[in-house]
Amino acid sequence: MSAKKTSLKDIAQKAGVSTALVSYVLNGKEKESRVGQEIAAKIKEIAKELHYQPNHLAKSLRSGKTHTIGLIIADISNPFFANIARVVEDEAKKNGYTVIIGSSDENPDKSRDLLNVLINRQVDGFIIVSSEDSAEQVQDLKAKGIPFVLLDRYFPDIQTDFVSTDHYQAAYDAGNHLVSSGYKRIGMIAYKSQLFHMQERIRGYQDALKDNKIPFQKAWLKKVRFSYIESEVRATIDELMAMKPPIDALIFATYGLAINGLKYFNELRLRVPDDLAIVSFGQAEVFDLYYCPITYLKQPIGLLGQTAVGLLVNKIKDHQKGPAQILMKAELIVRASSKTKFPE
Amino acid sequence: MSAKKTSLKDIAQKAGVSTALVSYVLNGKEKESRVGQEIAAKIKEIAKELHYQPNHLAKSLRSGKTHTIGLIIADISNPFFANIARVVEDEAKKNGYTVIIGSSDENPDKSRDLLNVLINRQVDGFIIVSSEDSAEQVQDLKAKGIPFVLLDRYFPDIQTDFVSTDHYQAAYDAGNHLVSSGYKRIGMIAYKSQLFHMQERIRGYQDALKDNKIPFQKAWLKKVRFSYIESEVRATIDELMAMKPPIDALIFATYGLAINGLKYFNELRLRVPDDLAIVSFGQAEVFDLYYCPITYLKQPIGLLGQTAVGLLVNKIKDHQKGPAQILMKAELIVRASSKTKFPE
DNA sequence: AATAGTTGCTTAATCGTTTAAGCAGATTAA
DNA sequence: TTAATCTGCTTAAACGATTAAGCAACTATT
Repeated sequence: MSAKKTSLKDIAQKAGVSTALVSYVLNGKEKESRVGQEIAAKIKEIAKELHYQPNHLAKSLRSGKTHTIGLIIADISNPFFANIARVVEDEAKKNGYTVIIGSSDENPDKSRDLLNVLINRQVDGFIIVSSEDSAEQVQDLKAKGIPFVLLDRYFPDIQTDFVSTDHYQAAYDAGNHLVSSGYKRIGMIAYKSQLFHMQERIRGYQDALKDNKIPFQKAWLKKVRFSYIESEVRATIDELMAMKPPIDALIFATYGLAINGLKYFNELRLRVPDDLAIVSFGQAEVFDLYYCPITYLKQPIGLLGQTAVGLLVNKIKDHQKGPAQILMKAELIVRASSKTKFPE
Repeated sequence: MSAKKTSLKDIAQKAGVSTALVSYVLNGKEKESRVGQEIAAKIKEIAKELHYQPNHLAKSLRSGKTHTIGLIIADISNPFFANIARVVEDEAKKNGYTVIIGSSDENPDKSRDLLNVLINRQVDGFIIVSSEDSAEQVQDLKAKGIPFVLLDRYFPDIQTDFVSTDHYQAAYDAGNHLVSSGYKRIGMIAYKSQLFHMQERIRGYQDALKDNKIPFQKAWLKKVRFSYIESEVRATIDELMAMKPPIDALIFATYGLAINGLKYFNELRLRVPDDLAIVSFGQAEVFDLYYCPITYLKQPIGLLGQTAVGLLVNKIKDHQKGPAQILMKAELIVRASSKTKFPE
């Protein structure tokens, strides 16, 4: 059976000293606490011999720090977020933190729930990919003085730390690229959402058209609801292709939209890029494997995650510091799905 | 700033009683502990008023239970495992447990590391998707008396609880299906691995051929190393197609292998299923989106995860109970990639 | 009236750490 | 010589909960 865990007391007893001394030595405070060299060495040896592992619970209870980070992501089945999770976990570990991941599934109730559970578990701070209608939750965290960093999505009206892609610029680049590749009637399918990053993607797309002297047509921009993604993506594609003339290029504002759209293209036997050029946000194996590889916006996942952890750890360690707000550039990876159009 | 958390003491003070009484009331032990009705009501009210939330650390330190489960998966970037993680998380929450996820990335060192970190964090038990060379770690857990359940992969030589797909049967079904669809020269690309589930997949494939009176050819079975997956998948496909005659159908033993294989097919301009029929393990959007939807083995992810959590929670709660060993059936989802072969 | 039993509460130990404070004895300074 | 300082250790409180044990003050029993 499990040989009972060794505690400070066990070591203290075996060494014939008090637990205080053992604690000092094992925390490297020998100097400040004026511990004798001999006994220090002895303590260390005994600790090793007994395979001493400190009890995190006790430590945390005493110190108020758990060395645990709560990561709340919007949707773990999205590979972008799954990869974010992996990066955050790795980086946190390097900094001596453990991560507890929760997926809010784009649902504010679930998100609040998770937040509460994790606050209750005394996490030292949060990294959050916010979901719809969660601005209030962010305000709450702020009010409670709990350290957190927003990742990928942020609220322009709330002063917070955040690390995000420049969604506006990314969408602008996408639109611009399609125009320079000869496309003239460029649509976008986005989510119906108040979230700022979505607004920015839409704005970037519109500005790209404008700056290229292509008058934006309202019917080119479609917004679908997250919960009805499958049916609504189909319906909007039908609409976009039924226009006279139909669009000749389409930007998907997220990975999920692209998946549903591409599936429907296959059903319709629409050919990419001849019938319709494509650029998409998100990144995944799918984009490589599609019969016509998809041009996409590559977000700097590794850097995003690492920076967020770095920021958070700093915030946890010394409370001062003004808010850090970091925008990173997405890289447009050009593939066959947006190849230069053969003049009509 | 953060209104200091309320503790039992605060409530006790405000109610003018001892913390013991408060504890009894708030844990529903009013009856056993003979607490007066009036004071009980008062305590409850004050607790609500002060938004009392018990401190998990203190509770855990005292009770030795953290209500936390460690989930160690082999590779979080694999959507199969990502989904497992989601299911486990949800189910655990329903049972009042929090999950800490770690990805071992198929690396035994990382796996041991994770195990240690989480043991140290006093998780109550583990759900583990074992990686290569981790049998010893499983033995250790057993020896230490820490409750755990193996998920999806298990060791036939070690008596443990596990919940797994019947990998043998799944592979057998795949092979059988290809034969009945008219394919005669059926290859398999698998991992070079000691892990039992991989052995079983290989055995199932071989037995399917045998039972259908197709003599198995050694050159049809290729094993690649996880760390060199990209180059080795390409090399083995070259070999398989260079045979005289080449194979006419191929089973991918995992999702990762399929991704790499399909990518290479695109490069080679091999057509599925005309040049080569495909069945794959794993499941993902990719299989829907490929120009020719891929026949795959659908593992009962939800049930696997839920059962594992259920088993573990039971084990944690009452230590006795003999090992539960559960095998579930994968469903073969037939798509165009394995459609009946036009007679040669 | 004496005893036993019940009711309603408190006390204090405990889980495993950390750390301020204090106490001898040795050394140095004046 | 006496005080001040240094050295090496111990004591004990604290973090926030749980819970066995005990103590009054009643009520019921004989």
